[in-house]
Amino acid sequence: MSDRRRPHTGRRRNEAARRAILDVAVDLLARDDGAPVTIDSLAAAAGVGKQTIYRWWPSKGAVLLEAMAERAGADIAVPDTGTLHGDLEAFLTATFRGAGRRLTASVLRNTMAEAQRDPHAREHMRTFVESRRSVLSGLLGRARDRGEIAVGADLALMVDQVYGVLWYRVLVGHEPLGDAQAAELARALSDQAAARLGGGGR
Amino acid sequence: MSDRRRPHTGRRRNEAARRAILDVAVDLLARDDGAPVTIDSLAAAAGVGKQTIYRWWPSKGAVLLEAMAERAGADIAVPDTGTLHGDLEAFLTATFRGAGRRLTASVLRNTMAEAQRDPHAREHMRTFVESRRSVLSGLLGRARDRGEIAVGADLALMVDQVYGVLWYRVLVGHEPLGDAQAAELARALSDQAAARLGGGGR
DNA sequence: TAGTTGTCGAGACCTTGTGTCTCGACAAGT
DNA sequence: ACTTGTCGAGACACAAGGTCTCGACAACTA
Repeated sequence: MSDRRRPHTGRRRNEAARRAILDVAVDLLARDDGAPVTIDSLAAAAGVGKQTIYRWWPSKGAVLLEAMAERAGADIAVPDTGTLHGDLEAFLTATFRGAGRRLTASVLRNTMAEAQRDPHAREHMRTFVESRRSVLSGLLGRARDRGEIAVGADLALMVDQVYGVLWYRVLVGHEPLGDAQAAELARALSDQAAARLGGGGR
Repeated sequence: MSDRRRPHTGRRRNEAARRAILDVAVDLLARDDGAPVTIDSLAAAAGVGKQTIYRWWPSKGAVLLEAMAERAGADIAVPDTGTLHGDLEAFLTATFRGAGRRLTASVLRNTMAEAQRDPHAREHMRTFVESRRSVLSGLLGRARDRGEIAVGADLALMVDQVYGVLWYRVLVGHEPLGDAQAAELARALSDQAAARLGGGGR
């Protein structure tokens, strides 16, 4: 039997096509003209056959989520100012500034909607969200180690107070998302942490 | 000219059909089997022709949003315990308890996704969100009048910390949403308010 | 009571979008 | 040279949103 693992033969995956697909996906998602991103437009804009997309991704949502996750938060540095408030303000400013831009917000809105329908996209979203949360969670953890946050505090909830506000405003669009809001929220969360520390618990 | 406003003639709108459509819409949205609600299934389940739906609503999303908004938050009482923390805990417990139920969460997820695609649904969502926010905003405003929240505090941001956490967890599903989380967030927000009051600003 | 108007359920129909299948061309390996 | 698997292109099947038409009939007017 030649059943043993055969070494790979045949043409390999075209990396240029992969990059073109992911890049074009972000571009199309960023158009906030309301027109949803279709597979046909994606394939056409990337100069690629539809089958090339479905050969490597299980669904449209999976492509969009991978494209989004690759970009979002790529350039958010983890600050180290020495204080909780300083770190929070720096991190939130960079994060809100990124998510608040019209085109980026459009990408986020579209992908979150996609994640509600496509199971593959949903799984990608969970992974992406977890990766972003862990960064902020680490920042808060270090503050707790420095004694700036009570040991019993619910860090996961604090993280969600940040990303909750962000996503909620991105999705509904009832309030802006910029430097002022980042500063205000950073202040609110450090106050919250300080209160729990000093007060003792009520 | 018989150009003057002619009194209405002809058969009137069937109220029973309207109710059946809205009721069935919520039922279908509540199925969290991932299957999206289709117009055909909605019409069939309501025992109604498709045209009857499109005669009264501009799009599928508009129906779904109206059905959701009619239900969500209908039984959330506005508490009056006399303290910010008491009011918050009561309100958040009721709210999180409602949104955290599997079926209700499914409705919220589906409608928020719909609101990202359908402009009519989006408008309904804005209105709905505003109505819910105003209730909580009123609660906070009364606390501020009592001197429990600083005059300069950003009430809108506090409101969004609540609904942000709620929607974020409903949409992503990475953390639960129940009494414990409501209590923790109520505590966090009252601490936040108290810190701003006493501390003065840092 | 007779006539008019507009809604009703039902379903054919058009359009758009997802995902599959097939084709000939060709690139990377043996 | 030969095999294998990817490539772009496009036909295809299928599902869903929304429009149009039909005969039935209910509510109103005269």
